[in-house]
Amino acid sequence: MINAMINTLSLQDTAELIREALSSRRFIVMICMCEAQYIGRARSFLEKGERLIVIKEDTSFLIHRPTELEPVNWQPPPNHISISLGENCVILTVRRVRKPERVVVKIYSFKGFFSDKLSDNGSFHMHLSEKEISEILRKHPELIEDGFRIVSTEFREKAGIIDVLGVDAKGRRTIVEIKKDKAGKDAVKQVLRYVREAGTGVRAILLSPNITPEAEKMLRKNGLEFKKISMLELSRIITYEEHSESSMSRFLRGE
Amino acid sequence: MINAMINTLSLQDTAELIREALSSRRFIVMICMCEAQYIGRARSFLEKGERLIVIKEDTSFLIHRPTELEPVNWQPPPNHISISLGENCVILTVRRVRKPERVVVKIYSFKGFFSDKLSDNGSFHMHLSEKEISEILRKHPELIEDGFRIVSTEFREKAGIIDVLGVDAKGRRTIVEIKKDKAGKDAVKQVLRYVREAGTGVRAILLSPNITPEAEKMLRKNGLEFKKISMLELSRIITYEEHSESSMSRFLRGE
DNA sequence: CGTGCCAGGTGCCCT
DNA sequence: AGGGCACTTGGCACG
Repeated sequence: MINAMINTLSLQDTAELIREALSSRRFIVMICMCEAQYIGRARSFLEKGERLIVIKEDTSFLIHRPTELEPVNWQPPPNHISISLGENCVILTVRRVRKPERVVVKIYSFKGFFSDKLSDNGSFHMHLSEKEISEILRKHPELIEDGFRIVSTEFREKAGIIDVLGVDAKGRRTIVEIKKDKAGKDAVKQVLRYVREAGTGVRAILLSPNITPEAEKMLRKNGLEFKKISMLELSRIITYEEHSESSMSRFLRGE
Repeated sequence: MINAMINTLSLQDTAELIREALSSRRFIVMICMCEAQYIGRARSFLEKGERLIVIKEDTSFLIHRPTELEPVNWQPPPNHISISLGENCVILTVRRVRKPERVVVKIYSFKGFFSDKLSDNGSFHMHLSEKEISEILRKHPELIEDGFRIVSTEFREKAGIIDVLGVDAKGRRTIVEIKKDKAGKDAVKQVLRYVREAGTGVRAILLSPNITPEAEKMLRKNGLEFKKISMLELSRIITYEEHSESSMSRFLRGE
């Protein structure tokens, strides 16, 4: 599993170790001196240095430098990964299956090596994504406006996909666009596209926790409306409706 | 550095080990049973399971599951990271400095632990980015068209930033937009914005290795032009002009 | 800080 | 495959 002595192995044995980990689809972590080349949509070359290399159980591939959030090289799965021997190094070739892209890595020495099957059955829940917000609004249309009635969500129009389509208390057709972050000019443009296609007599509301000044100006100029929604309030609704004892609420209580 | 025996340590000692690695700004890799919660622009909760946790020297933070390219949780640097003790677990709290976001991780046991300073001075070179293409064109305007003369690149207009502004052989003002991948409708829209702002009598050329049928239709309808450029050809020009013996060319020759 | 735009963006869903 | 769009998008440059 963990092999701190990997540098005492011959290149052949090291290659065999990696090959075996790959064939049994284990999760592989290597901290090593390496150099890497990418050829695909663009080209890149990374000179020698110490990095973290990760090969996941589904062949996802990542090279991380000692700083910066983003990987310096990567390959989305599925990949075909092969091992060979070079001059004083093990050569890792990672080819994407669905696209003509490859990363070739030369590994010269190791500072750390790990390979094992990881058991991860825990589920992941994301809250307050735009999709979830629109689901909440579907259940609670009064949060948009009193007397609001939702006709459809994710409605496919030529101009794009309208988040929420409904009728207000006075019977006017209304388009609602949700933005979970601060709405910018692009959000307003998006709404404008829908309104122009929908024709006259259609209301449009941009629903978001905040809006930039420029975006609000553009919005007013075009007769659109803005309504602030509190994400905190929405999250309370979620919590309230989660009657079942979730592991999240246990976590929050510190159990 | 590598500690395969971390599970024999007490929680207090484990916490101290991590705390020390953090304070000396080492690169930390943990393969561990954990559960994680994110609160910020959205909220998420990740139930117990085995994952890879990475803390980089600049406090970049990542949690990776055994499959999928993208991390399940992350925090871009800079972060403030603190350690405390919970029930049967070590609690890691990662707070972003510039935004109100945090990830809280409860770690229950370890399968692997690594912490060390990594030495990575190798430089990284990316070729054929849009910027680099525009630089090549600046040196070789004949690749756009015979007799083409470039006036400016990255020109800031109200409608946006024009990649290349120039004059063709017949003296007409011409806008050139570069797309390094297949050009879609959005690329055409971008060019249209520039042309409409520039007024009449202005040519516009979309330069890209390929174009989608829909985008080409829209382009023709609006009197714009499309010119195919071969990325391979451009890459040959780069290679030719790199007279200095780069580590990339050595790599390519297999040395 | 907002605005624009690129990225080897990735991922998801739909036609 | 192509379109449309969200993403805790991240990242950069500029006013």
